[in-house]
Amino acid sequence: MSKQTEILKCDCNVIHQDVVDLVKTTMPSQDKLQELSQLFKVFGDPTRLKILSALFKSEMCVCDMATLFNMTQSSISHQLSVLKQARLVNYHREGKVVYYGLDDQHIQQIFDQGYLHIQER
Amino acid sequence: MSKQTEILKCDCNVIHQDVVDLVKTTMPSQDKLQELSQLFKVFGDPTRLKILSALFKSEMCVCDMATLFNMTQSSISHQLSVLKQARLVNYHREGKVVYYGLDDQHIQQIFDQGYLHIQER
DNA sequence: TGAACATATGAACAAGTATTCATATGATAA
DNA sequence: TTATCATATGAATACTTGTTCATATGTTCA
Repeated sequence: MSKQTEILKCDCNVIHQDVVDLVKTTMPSQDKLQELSQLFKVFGDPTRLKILSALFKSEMCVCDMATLFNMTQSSISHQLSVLKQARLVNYHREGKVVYYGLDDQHIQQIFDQGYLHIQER
Repeated sequence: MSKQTEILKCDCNVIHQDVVDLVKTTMPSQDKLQELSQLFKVFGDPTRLKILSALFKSEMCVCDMATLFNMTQSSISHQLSVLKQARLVNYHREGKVVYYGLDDQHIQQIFDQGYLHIQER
């Protein structure tokens, strides 16, 4: 609790303490910001957007996507695993082929939280 | 136009040509995807979200933000320049102090495009 | 069982990025 | 003009990330 424990990185003087205090009261938690930025980060890659955009139209297997985007199967697969971890896509296997689709439930949840919005599908 | 010019990275066989063709007709352009992912990337960092979140509440100077987030002035300044380039924030100088705020006009534009949505302000 | 094929995955590498440090710029006031 | 202060910025660094290559896994079919 001593002054020593609180090492301020900011080397400048506070200009508006009232503003700082006001804003502090309504700041989202660090966890919330982390979670939210994590989600945005997933959307922050053209390949992943491409995949999501395609899956909005139709379920697809990895091979379909690799062909459509003219990318390696491996690269698509890696990105799908990112999307899988973010629970944006799900999949079901039929023999050798794995079909990916949007995880509608979780995506709906994201929209329900109010951060994203899409016009038509 | 020869076969040689079109080198396919995908080493697997197309499973569903009909699906590929269908999806191809409705894919956003590469430019659009690039632009959109670029925007998401800006939101994909907790510090930048923190700044934006704060500015939603009140205009602030760099020093205020550095204090509030307990970060170096330099780091805040660097991130502000990213937000500036994305036209998410604007600023006006009053003497030595630079005040940052949300670029409401451009943000409104982004919302108008239908990608993002916020509940209250 | 083993060959063939779709997909997954670990390691390596190149490219991108957030922060820090040092310093520059721009403004004020003495 | 010079000192001071708020902010900006370039270089360096540590870290993250997207793709590729090689290979593993899992399934089908002969």
